[in-house]
Amino acid sequence: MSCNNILKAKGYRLTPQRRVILDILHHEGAHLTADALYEQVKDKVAGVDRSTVYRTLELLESLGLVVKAEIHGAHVYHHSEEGHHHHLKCRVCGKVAELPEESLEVLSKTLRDQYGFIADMHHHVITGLCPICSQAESTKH
Amino acid sequence: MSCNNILKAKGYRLTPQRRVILDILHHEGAHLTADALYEQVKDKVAGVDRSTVYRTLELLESLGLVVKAEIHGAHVYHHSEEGHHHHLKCRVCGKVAELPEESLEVLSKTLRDQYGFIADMHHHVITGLCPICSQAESTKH
DNA sequence: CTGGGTGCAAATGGTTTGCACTTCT
DNA sequence: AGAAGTGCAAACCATTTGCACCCAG
Repeated sequence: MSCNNILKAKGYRLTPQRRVILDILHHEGAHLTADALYEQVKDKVAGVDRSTVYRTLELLESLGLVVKAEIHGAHVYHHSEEGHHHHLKCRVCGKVAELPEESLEVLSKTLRDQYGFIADMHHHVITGLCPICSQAESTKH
Repeated sequence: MSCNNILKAKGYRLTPQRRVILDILHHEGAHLTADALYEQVKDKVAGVDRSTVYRTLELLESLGLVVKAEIHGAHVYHHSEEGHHHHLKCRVCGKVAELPEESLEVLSKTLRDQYGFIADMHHHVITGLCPICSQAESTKH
């Protein structure tokens, strides 16, 4: 079922603003900040307001159609149908590498078995040192 | 070496404000928000300003004496000598359980071996469903 | 036609900054 | 003495909210 239909099914209206926001989130592979999204929406719908973008994101998130995460200290959003994945963010150079979902499956199982905790294994951000920077770091002294 | 000495060694001054802030972070086991910390500092140093608290936290964090993390969408700080641990945060009831550092060691090793990535395995927050809520969730329908 | 959704403008809350004054060292 | 640190007030920035109008169903 498309997002549009999900919205309708739950009794929400499908306004031009929402259509455009969903559309952008669909086609934009990257993780957008609310502001970046607003900038794009502005070009397609004259006169949109930031508050509409925020309100829509909040709605979509509550419906599980959009995932909110934090990268670089900023909030980013992306469509939830994208393959789930995680990030390895380098504390030094700031580069972000992707990590397939499976990598955390062992952990997920451990938490479930030992603690009865069902972890949301979506879109984790793990900070640390990337290969390049860790090498630089260790040869420094 | 005590925090006080670390500050001095790096050429920073040891003011009453800083002394009190360090003291509170030392004795307070919990994770404090900047505001909660400010409230406590206020009682011991008349006329402190929030900005001083923020500036001090920034300094201490940059020296690695204090760790900043995000829980419940709020920024929290704690003294970095506390045993490293992680959190399991329930998305439904909001309760936070602690998780010993070792639990993530397998993951840490995997990342190092497969990606050459040295993860900062300090103070992670994993969101999901706690045993109680996950049970409630599954019996709901 | 009617209530959900929007734009607007103003408020919010947490954090940062410029500046003159104070205080460690 | 002199730079580092502070308090104060104002600025900031992302996000939220109240309200009157508007349009999707």
